[in-house]
Formats: sequence, C-alpha cells, structure tokens
Amino acid sequence: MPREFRKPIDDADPAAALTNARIAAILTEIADLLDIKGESSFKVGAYRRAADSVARSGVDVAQAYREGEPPRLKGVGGSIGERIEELVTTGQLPYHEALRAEVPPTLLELLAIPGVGPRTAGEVWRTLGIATLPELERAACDGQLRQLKGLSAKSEARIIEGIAELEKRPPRRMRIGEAHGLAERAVALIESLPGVASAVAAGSVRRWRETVGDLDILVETDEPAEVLEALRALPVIESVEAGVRGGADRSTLRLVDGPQLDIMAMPAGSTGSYLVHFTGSAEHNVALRHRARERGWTLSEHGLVPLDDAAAQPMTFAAEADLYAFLDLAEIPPELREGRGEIEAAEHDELPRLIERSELRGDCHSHSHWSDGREPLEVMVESARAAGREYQVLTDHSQSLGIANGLTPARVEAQRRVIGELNERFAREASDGQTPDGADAGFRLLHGTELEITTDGRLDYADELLASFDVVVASLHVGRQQPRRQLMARYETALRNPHVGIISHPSGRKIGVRPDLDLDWEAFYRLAAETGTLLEINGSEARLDLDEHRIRAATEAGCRFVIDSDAHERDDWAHLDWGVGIARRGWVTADLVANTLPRDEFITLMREKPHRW
DNA sequence: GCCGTTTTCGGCCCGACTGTTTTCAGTCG
Repeated sequence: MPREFRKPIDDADPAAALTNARIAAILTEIADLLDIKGESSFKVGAYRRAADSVARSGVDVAQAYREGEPPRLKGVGGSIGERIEELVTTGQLPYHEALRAEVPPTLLELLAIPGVGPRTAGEVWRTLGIATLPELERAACDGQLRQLKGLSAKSEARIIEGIAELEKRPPRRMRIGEAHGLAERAVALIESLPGVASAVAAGSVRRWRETVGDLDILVETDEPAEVLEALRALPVIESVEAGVRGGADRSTLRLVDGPQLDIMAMPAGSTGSYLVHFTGSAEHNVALRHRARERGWTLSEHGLVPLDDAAAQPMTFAAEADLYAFLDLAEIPPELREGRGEIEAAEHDELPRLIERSELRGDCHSHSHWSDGREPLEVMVESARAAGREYQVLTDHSQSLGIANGLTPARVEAQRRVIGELNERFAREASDGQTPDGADAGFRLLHGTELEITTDGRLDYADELLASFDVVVASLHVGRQQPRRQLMARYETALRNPHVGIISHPSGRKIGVRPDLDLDWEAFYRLAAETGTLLEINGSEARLDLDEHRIRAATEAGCRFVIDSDAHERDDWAHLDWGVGIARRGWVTADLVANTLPRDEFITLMREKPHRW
C-alpha cells in the first residue's frame, strides 16, 4: 500500500479548533518536513510518536495545556511539549511555519508515489528545485532524474507509472463493512485453492479498525510458489502490482475494482508469529519486540532468534497464545493491539473480557417508513425478530426533523397503536407455540423516538409525551456549527431530562465527511455519568460514534453505553457487528452495555433514571 | 528528540526487496 496521500495542512484558517487530531496533523507534518530535509531519523520518529500519542489521547490536549495541566503523554518530552504549549496558547507555531517556508509543503504530495520516499523527494527538490507532482512528472519524462545519485532511467519509468496510477486510482480507505465483506470473500476464494491448509485475514481488518486501506491475507501452505501462481491466474485478480512486493512467499495483487491484497504464505504449523506480525499494529509489534529484546531475543514474523546467536534457527510457535505466553503475556485480542497499554494489562493479567456480539440481546435505535427508514415498520420488525433478538426499539424521528418526515404527536399515538397490535400478535403466537423458527418467543417491539434537540436548545416533544415512550434516544442533527457553549447547553438539557435515556451518536461525525461537534468532552462525559444517561455506540459504518478513543475516555469518566444499529433497512442490522467491533477496540466489557440485559430488565432500567445497574 | 530494572548518555524494531551496487541506502509494511 502506498503511503496515505497527505495533502499539506490547510492553514487558511488558523482559528480552526485545535483538536487533538489537528495538533497531531501539525506534528506529523513537521516530521515529514524534517524527514525531507534530511534530519536524523530518530528526531523525525520522535515527532511521529508524539503525534501518535496526541491523536490517541483521551483528554483534550489543547484544553489541558491551557488549564496549566499538560497531560503525561508518551513520546512528548520537554522540547515537543513546549512546542505544543506555544501552539495551543498563541494559536501559532513559528517553528512549523519556518519549516514550511524552508521546505515546500507540496513536496508531501510526492510521497504518495510508490517508491518515492522522503530521501528521494528531498534530493529532487534540492538538486532540481522540483516541489510538485507535475514538475516531477515532467522531469521524469525529460530524463532529468537519471542524473541524480541512486536514480536511473528505470526509476524514472517507475515514477511516471506511479503518478499515472495515482491519478487513475487515488488511494482510499474502505469502510469497515466493505472491508470485512471483501476479506471474507478473498479468504473463501484462497481456501478453495489446492495446497492451501487455511487462510486468514490479518492486518487492520482483523483488528476491526474503522477504516481499512488494503487487505492482508495469510495463507498457510507448504507449497507457496504453486499457491501464489494459482492465485495470480484467477479472473478476479485484476493486476499484479509491479515490484513492490514480489518474492517466493508473498505477492501484492489487486481485486478487480477492489482493494490491494497483500498475500503472505506461512509454513504450516508455525503460524503464531506470522499472525502476530501481520496483524499488527506497528506500534504493538514494536512494543513486543522491545519486550523480546529485554529477554534476550529478537522477534520477527519467523519467530524468535537469540540476540547472541543471529544464525540460529528461529523458535516458532503454532499459535499466537504460545508466543504471548513465551513473553509472559496473556493472549491479547487483536482489537486491543494498538500500543495503548495492552501489553502492560496482559503482563498483569488485567486484560478486559471484551464484549461479544452474541451478548447483545436487543437494539435500541432503528427506523421505518414512518420517518426516514427505507422499509415498512412490519418488515423491519419481522426481520429483527427473525434474527433472534429479544427486543428491538423503533425510534423514528421526532416532529421538527421535517426532512426525515418526523412524527407529530398524533402520528406518535397512531404508531403506538400499531406497535401494540404487533406485540399482541407476538404474545399470541408465543402462547400458541407458533413463534417462527429462529425468533425469540419473548420478542417485543419497544416504542421509542429519536428525539431532536432543536437549535434553540429545546426538546422536540413535551415531557408528558416523552414519558409515554419505552425508550427516548436524543440526538442533535441541526445547528451543528454552533459554538461550543451553545452545543453543550443543548446537550445538557437533554442529559438532565428524566425521560432521555440515551444520547445517540454523540459526536455527530461522519467518517471522512464531517468532523466531530465542538464539545467540552470531559464535561459531557461527567454529565452523562452523573445523570446516568447512556451514551450510544452507533454502529452505522459511516458514523461509528462514539469512536474508540472517546469510548475509553467515557468509560473512565464512569459512563455506560448501548450499542445500536441505527438501521434504516434490514441490511443495516450488520451495523451491530461494526458497533461491537469498535466497542471492543474501546476496551468495552459486556457489563458496561445496557442492551446486553434481558428484555424485562432493560425495560425496567429505561423507566428509571439515572440508568444504573 | 525521547528515554531510563542497560537512567543523564547512548541507544532508539525487523525483514524483504530494489536498485545501483562492490557493501549499502532507500522504501515498504
């Protein structure tokens, strides 16, 4: 996978909120520019690690600095700490600006070309004055690059090809659902080939990352050459990527109209270290190698080799658990392998027992034709029932959300009657032993609403009507650009209302489309915990909201959750899978999630606020 | 530039591949 296409930071708006993500982006750009400049790789790495640390921190770093309580962040020492402080207090970072003046930020675009790294980019800039993609392409076509040290006519051809490829197919990351679907198909396809003992998707798919760049497939076989040859010949394989990753036991391919596939063969019976290595993350692997070194070993995908005998045969492991055990660690679930404290937890046997999909008994957020759902209420409810759930909450939109055909109070009452009749039928069928196969005899459709928090900070229904719902899910779809104080005031109204059980998709983000709401998150979590209002982990793949970082921060603040599909059609029930995946990445255990409760307990819980159990 | 059961200096993760090489640097995952 070519590195991600990184545009220079848009600094047109210096007043843009200094979120952790923006601070991290600035530190990353500093690292890139230093790299091109030819600075020590350790210094460059230090900025990258610091950026990473800021990005994944649960606290609002800018706010913490402004309040005079800088958080302890791994990789942020005196020098970088001072730069962050200057940035968040003055809104400017002269060091960064000076670097941008010295090294043209447009050079970052060159790094997206396969085979072009910071050294090459720096070299063409220094010797030929090239700073942009078109300039590089022209120079390559004119044969100017071959005069540079380490570059030849062959390199020029590769660069021209790489630029063309980039224009034809800009790198993009798949959403979680698409990635898992494709990975499943690829694995099934590969397992059908002769000589294949097993295949498994590793990489970020296996860790359930919210977006995925390419697919890494491990193939257990004793005949790697034959298997890879057969694979390359399949009609669904569009092309064999040139050069990047060839060799006897690995191959880089591309699915027709699909993502890049990195295929790695591993010898049967010694798959433990391969799985660990290719599942990652990079940070997790680094931490593991550190640990191996402390114990006198060097760790790679092939296994462990003694530090004092590099020529020794690697010690191999049949299973991941064996490798972890050798390093005195409990086996770490793939979702936790991000270098966020999982090694320490595994060392002390304090890994959480993560929630499983099978532990969800109900779903608290779904829509139908009555508002903006794409299927009739009856169709949605029958499929939820057939899926074996104990309860489904129908939460069509409230009246002010006209664009989604929100329900007036009169339509709410009409819908209540329809739901009542359906539940009567379900009860009748249960007592007659007529419950359909796969359905839970106790299944009930619960009546909820997705209650709009209006721009002027009111709730969209009167309290008496709110009290009549089984579940009230409050959310904010309009007036997203309001200043932080106003947004917080709106959320506070909802959180303090005794009938509001759940705040839905709290950050309001859409992945890759629009950013989070500007909230005082610490205060938001505190209020949710204090009022006993549940926070939703919304599993629709464009949202995944709360995200994994916020989930952990909210947990630490004492919050509790529900995991919901926000389904608008039957296919959307799969969102529950994605929601559970993200929850697991947020270290969530079943006891933190209200919709793991049996139906009656859940109904009772939702009648009482604060919701604590 | 960061960090410390190798602690204030001297390290800093690993292997494979590529290209232009006579021993290695750059790129990638």
